[in-house]
Amino acid sequence: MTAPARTRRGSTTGDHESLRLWLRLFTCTTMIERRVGSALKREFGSSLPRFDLLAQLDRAPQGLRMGELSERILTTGGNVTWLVRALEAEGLVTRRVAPNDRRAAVVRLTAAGRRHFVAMARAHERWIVALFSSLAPADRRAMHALLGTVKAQLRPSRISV
Amino acid sequence: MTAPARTRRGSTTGDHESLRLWLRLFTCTTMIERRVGSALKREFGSSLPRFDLLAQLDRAPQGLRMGELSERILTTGGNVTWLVRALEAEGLVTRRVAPNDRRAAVVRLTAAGRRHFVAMARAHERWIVALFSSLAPADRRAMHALLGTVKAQLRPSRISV
DNA sequence: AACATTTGCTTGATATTTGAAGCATTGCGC
DNA sequence: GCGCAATGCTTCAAATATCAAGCAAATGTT
Repeated sequence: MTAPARTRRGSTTGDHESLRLWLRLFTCTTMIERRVGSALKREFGSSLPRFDLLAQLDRAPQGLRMGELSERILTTGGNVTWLVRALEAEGLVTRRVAPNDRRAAVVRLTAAGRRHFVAMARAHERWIVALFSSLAPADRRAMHALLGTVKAQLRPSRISV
Repeated sequence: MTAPARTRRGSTTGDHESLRLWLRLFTCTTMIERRVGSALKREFGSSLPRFDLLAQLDRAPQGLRMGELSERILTTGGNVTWLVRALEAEGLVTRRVAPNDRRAAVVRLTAAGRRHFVAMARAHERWIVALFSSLAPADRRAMHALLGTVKAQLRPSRISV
């Protein structure tokens, strides 16, 4: 569209390309999030954050601590406390004090939680496959790889933003 | 990692690839969102939703209606009402009744709003460029194009999720 | 013109998320 | 063991988000 910006230091890289890329990344992700989130609510009375949390627990049969959960689902500790409390009230997870550290709490899926998760996961996979069906398999792999590069750059220490 | 799943209908496409792609897309976007969001707060006392709203108005000197805003920033009407009220209280935007339709409200940037946005936009661009600096320009364009395909699939009528 | 319908927005109740502050427990250096 | 800093969580207030009504103005009937 517009000519590439020329910065003070003379780099002619179209910096706006990064902006445009981010904008599109953000838009696509948000749209998918909303789509999947409202479907989870409609069909299962759940939500994406709940699903994500259960997914982490499903992968970790020994259970996870609050802190591990908050790292993995990219949210704050306070939020995990809140989420776990809600899921506990629904009978989907249990918490107990960690055997070796009385400060820590270990969260696990209950049998009901696992059933609920499995049902959601099936539907979730169908939706995601449909939403990405317009990409050829090779394109999906390519995009996965490119995002890998971006993700590597995002490691805490790499950049100061 | 795992062998490609074979579905009931015999398609051997690794469906999990779509899931993995979505997971990574979501992770990258969320990490960037948090990074940029907290930087906006730290440096400007603002937030990503506010910035996005101002960005839309910056592009539309004639102003935008509430409904247009909510479509563009992908959020609900109620939320836009809330955001605009906050920004109005901060003197960054104005609202007035649309000339031809007394139900509608047109929102515009004030001079202060524009200054504030421009300052943020500069910093924002720097951050984004840094975060995507690990991608070669050609890769950025490739990813932009691939996301374009995904986005096209997301048009309301195209899929039933 | 009277009617119902639709459209554009606001409201209010609730849900979720964040960030900072607080508490208890651990682990370290002495 | 003691004093302290670090760690693991929770709590609280504030910011942000959703959804379902509700209201008023426009539009489309007849």
